[in-house]
Amino acid sequence: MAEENFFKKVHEVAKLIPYGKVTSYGAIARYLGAAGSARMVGWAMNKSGKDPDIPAHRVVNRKGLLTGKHHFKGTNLMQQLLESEGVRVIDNQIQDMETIYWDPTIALQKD
DNA sequence: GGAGTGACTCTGT
DNA sequence: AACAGAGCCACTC
Repeated sequence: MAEENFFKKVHEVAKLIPYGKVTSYGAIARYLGAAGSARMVGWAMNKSGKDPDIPAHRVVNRKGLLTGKHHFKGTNLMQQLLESEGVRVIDNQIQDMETIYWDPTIALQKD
């Protein structure tokens, strides 16, 4: 059966995040119809560790802060990955967050 | 089956 | 405007 778990959907959306772009947990959660489960999104990303295809480093909180960087293998691996994509990150916080912000609700909006 | 946890977000003061 | 507290839902023990 198709695992339509919430956690699975998060992975799909995360994979849809374009290069050099970032989004927030709430944006993904809301896109999935679980706006109140923003925490679950981040938690689902934790499981995404089994799926390297999921750019969890492109997912940050509403403030553009790399809250989940502590969960990465390296200490500042998440920041390095973002910077590697052209994202300006200082002190675990994205600078041009508004510019590189990618909202699935808008980008993946259905017609 | 109940209680606890969590990479968040919003609202109120 | 900044800080504090509650809410939220899905998953694990």
